Amino acid sequence: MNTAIVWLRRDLRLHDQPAFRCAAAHERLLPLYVHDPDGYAAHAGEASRWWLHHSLAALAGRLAEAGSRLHLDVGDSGTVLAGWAQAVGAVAIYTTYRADPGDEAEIARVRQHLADQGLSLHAEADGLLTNPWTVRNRGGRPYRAFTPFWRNAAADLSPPTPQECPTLPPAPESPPQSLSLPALGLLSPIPWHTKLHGTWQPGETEALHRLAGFLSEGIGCYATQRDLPAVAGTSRLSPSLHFGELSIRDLWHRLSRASAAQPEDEDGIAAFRSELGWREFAYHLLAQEPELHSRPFDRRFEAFPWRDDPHGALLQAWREGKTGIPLVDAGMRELWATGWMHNRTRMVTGSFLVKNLRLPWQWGEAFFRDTLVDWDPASNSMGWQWVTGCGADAAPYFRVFNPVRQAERFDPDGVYIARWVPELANLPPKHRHQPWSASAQALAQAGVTLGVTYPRPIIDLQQSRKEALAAFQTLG
DNA sequence: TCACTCTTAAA
DNA sequence: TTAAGAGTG
Repeated sequence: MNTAIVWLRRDLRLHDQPAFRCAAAHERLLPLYVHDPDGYAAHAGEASRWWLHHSLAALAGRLAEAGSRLHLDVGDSGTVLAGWAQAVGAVAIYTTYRADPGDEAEIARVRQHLADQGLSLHAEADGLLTNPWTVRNRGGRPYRAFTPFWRNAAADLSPPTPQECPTLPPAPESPPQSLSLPALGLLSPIPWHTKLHGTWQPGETEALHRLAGFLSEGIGCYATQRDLPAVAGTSRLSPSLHFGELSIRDLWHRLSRASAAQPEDEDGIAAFRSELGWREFAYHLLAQEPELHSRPFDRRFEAFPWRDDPHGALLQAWREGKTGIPLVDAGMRELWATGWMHNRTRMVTGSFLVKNLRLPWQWGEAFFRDTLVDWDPASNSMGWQWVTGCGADAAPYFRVFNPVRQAERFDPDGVYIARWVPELANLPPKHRHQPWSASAQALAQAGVTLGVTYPRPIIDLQQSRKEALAAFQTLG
């Protein structure tokens, strides 16, 4: 019997899935997910693992509908795959990989281990539109700035035509017992994550739903609404793209079709394509700097004089959304409640941590990694380096977001602040942006007592901004 | 290939 | 305000 294994990774879908497509020619097919505590999941945070758990549950359902069955196991990927291959008599293993340094190293390790057992591993690149290793500027060097990267090297893409899932061969007749999903241990024993069900439903079917809704209703307003944190103006596709519940090639083709069929949406489509471009650019940077999550792209920043936070009080106030700066607190509380934060407030809360609190950007990176359902090794690292000013981008270091000014511009009616910082909801909008400058009477009328019902600012915005600029000057 | 100018940018 | 990268000769 000619049997193959599909080793599922960050490709948890059936449509346009290269591993299933390549493996479909075999007579028997065993879909297998291996939780390797020392592999990819070792870096993923709790929110991301929550998504993974439920995405696997959804995939198991999809495979059952397709007459197949998802199998689960735990352990070293190479060892586990070799064991299953032997047990079911598989002659080949098919999978996909992201073209990033960590994933390619893992694939190489497993391929070697399998080769030693006489097994072949077929791994198809997936999840990206560009090859982050080969994109080069005219001088033959990798790009260090987004705009030329996207305009000159990557905007004009023609990914291969997406393919529907072929008919899946049946599973082997008596495969070894699969572990149960809970036995993978992806979920934290502290059930903080149950609240995430109120916002998200992981899995391919729901991702395709979100995508269809976004293309028919969201994308027309995307260019104008995506910057407003109070509005549901973004695609919310990031976690699905991270886990491959959506095919990036299929998404790109859908955008081309939308562009032809909905010319009035062209601004939004162009803006959304550009955001996908940032995702590609992040992987381009990660290919240049495998330690992107910890090592500043601009090496001068290794000597940056960060503030002492001996008792961790500043970091803790930031994490809990108790800084006394309403837009910062709103963002951090949205993150805590939903596992997601609007892009605008990611920049604002990031700038506040790094510039005003002057705490290491790596601390912020680690917290977002643990709490974001859409955490991604490339995007998260790039974002933090960008906001710090130590990344590969032309943004000057002296750009310090003013969280009050940001709130006035992007949450003018204070709707987002009122939603996530309800203790300020009775203040008029202009005071919601900076309650410390409201009169005693206005505060009393709204039931706000600074320092009691809502914190006073833990840091002076003007003073800390000056100190940050002085600290940046020392880098020369 | 170099030295130069010009354009542009997650404020 | 700085710097990447395209364009030019």
